[in-house]
Amino acid sequence: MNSFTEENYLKAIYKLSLNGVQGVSTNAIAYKLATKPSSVTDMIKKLADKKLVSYQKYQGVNLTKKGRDVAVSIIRNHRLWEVFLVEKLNFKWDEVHDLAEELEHINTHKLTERLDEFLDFPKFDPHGDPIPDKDGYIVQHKDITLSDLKIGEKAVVVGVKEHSKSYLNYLEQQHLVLGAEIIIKDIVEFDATMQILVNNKHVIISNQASKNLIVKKN
Amino acid sequence: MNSFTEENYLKAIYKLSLNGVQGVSTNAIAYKLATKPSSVTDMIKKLADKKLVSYQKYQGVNLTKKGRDVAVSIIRNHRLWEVFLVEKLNFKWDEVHDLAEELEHINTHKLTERLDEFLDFPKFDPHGDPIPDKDGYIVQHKDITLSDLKIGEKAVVVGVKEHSKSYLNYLEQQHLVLGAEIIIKDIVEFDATMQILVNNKHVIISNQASKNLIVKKN
DNA sequence: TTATATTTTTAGACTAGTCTAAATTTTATT
DNA sequence: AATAAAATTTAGACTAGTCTAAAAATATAA
Ligand SMILES: [Mn+2]
Ligand SMILES: [Mn+2]
Ligand SMILES: [Mn+2]
Ligand SMILES: [Mn+2]
Repeated sequence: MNSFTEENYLKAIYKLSLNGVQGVSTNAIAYKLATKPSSVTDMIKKLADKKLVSYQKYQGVNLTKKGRDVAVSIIRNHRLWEVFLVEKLNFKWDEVHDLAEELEHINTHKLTERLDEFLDFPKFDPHGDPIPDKDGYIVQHKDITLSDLKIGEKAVVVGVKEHSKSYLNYLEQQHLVLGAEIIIKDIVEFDATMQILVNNKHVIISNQASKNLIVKKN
Repeated sequence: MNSFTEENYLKAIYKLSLNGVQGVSTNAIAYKLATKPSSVTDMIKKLADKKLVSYQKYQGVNLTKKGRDVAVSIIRNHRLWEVFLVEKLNFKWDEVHDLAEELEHINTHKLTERLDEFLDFPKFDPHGDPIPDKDGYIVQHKDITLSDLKIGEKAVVVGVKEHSKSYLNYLEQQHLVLGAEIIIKDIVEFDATMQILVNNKHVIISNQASKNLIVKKN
């Protein structure tokens, strides 16, 4: 089968492909995995040998069907475990990512499907990210962020684009959890800082923060 | 921290120490881990450098306090995950060991304690093996096996000494699950084959099988 | 108690994954 | 189109863990 390392490369390539990029660059992968471009080149060659990616020197890399299937299945595991940790073991949404990074590699079909069933087939993880179904089908978020809204508009929080502990923790303190209802009261022209109502409470939020919060208009 | 490999060596040494052996041999470890004695020697040196074992050339190896703590905590994880898989995800007792071998290495204090709580602090795993408490305290089974019993004696199944899929599967077919009540009806003198009543059903069981079944007399 | 068998260790080689430094290719800029 | 800059690949080295074959130490037996 595939090593943890190979799986992490496939996942990284998958995520980098989502921005519609054709041919994921060596540097981008290296940055995402906090490794060096030369290491990435070595690994790409191995993945190409295993028919998990297609690759021509200097031209970037693309997942094959086989490679995409592996990546999506890892992501499915990751997000199901995050649901488990939050729903069943009472972890907070800013605590689960690192654990899920390890659990995701226990990639056994039966375990995944039993877990899915135990959790009652959740559609989204604790950060609002969609969980691929068992056939690998996955709905991608439309990325409307809080920063796209105008004064007077209303919306609901449905996800985050940034998953760092500090960001998630900050959001929770501002009551900006999944499902929170928002009304835009004012926007500072200079730096796009927003004054909003979150479940009827006044909150001030920077552009840095608002552009990473995914919302659904209503 | 420690690698998966190091943890597996510590666990193997721990288990081999349980038979009261003073100084676990290189060959025994190699056999248990299905590796070569020369590999074991290399690893022992590394574990000794990390103060996880004490070791003198040719004299066998012993766990230090530190090494024992790691081993017991891995075993605690392993057994808690086995309980989870059986109790919550409806796996059978012959299906969980290999998955637990992987899950046990996600050795994060908070996860272990939350899982323990979620499972309502179980004392034994699905094979009757005792689960160490959070301070590493562990009760060892007294090894009274079915094969120790005489005609007419009564007992209850409390565990197994052999964990192979085929053995566990066979036991289940003979209704010899944890808690099953046994009465010894007859013993063949030649090969110690037993004729027993299991929850009032007649069962014939070989010595090979009966000497791996841990029971409590009553 | 010397010879033989067994166990354990050492020496040297191999794979996976990583790194630095240097070479090559592609892209951007004059 | 020539040159500079950036991205990518190659070359060679390193670590963790493993192996085979040979040497050394210990245990067993004549
Ligand atoms: Mn995550
Ligand atoms: Mn998530
Ligand atoms: Mn087990
Ligand atoms: Mn068990």
